[in-house]
Amino acid sequence: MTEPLDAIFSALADPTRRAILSMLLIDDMAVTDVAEPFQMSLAAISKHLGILNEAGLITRERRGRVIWCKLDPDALRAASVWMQGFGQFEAMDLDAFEAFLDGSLDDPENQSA
Amino acid sequence: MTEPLDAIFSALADPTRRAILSMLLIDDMAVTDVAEPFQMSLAAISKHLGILNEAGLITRERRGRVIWCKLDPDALRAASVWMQGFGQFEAMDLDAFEAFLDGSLDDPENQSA
DNA sequence: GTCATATTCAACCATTTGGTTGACGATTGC
DNA sequence: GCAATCGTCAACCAAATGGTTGAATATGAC
Repeated sequence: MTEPLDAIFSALADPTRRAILSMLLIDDMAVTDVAEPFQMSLAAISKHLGILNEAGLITRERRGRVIWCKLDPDALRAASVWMQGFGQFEAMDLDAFEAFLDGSLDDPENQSA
Repeated sequence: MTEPLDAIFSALADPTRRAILSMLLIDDMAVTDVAEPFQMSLAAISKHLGILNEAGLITRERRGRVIWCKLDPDALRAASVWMQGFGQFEAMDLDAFEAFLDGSLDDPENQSA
């Protein structure tokens, strides 16, 4: 799996990893806290975080005993760019997407992080 | 792999399959012609096409002896929208975003050409 | 009907994936 | 120093993945 896109899409293919990304979208988290909602071992989550890190989707930083995980949007953008080669097909959804965004950003509840 | 996004991202994770999609972006193709540039058996390409079809990324239509493969924009659009949520709109409400995704995928109104 | 073409199916194989458990290293608190 | 906490590593396992080959199916051409 030498190509970056291989690693990125392969990382995104797992629902646990997508859920982790969703959690990190809200805020940075320690590994233990990332693992908490999942019904699998900490070691398994640690492996998932390693895969996300290898794909460039997250970064990890040690502070004391705790390793903080942080979303890195760059890799996702790379995958997005690849998909823009198919742009003629995704254009029609942008109106709905932007309408959704307008509503979502108007709500002060959503201004977190 | 019940979730649509699982199948879509998993399908996109393979470079052969991404190359096939790029070829189909230019024009519809017969299975034999899809296989021609690759150094693997026709059966292997047939499997790849089956995976792309299962993910909803392509459709296949038999005309006579030949099965024509055609790009299907819907699945790619779903994945693209999911990714754009992370790459560009990190501050928005996640629940609303997922609700939007569900709606946009289920609602036939949004499947317009 | 017979033969060639287009595609899939079935069985098989090696490698990868996603999980487990238990041991280990690093750090903090008492 | 000692015990508890945080996270990874190593070994293992079952299942999935990506490829192969050879047989089977379906259609078209003669």
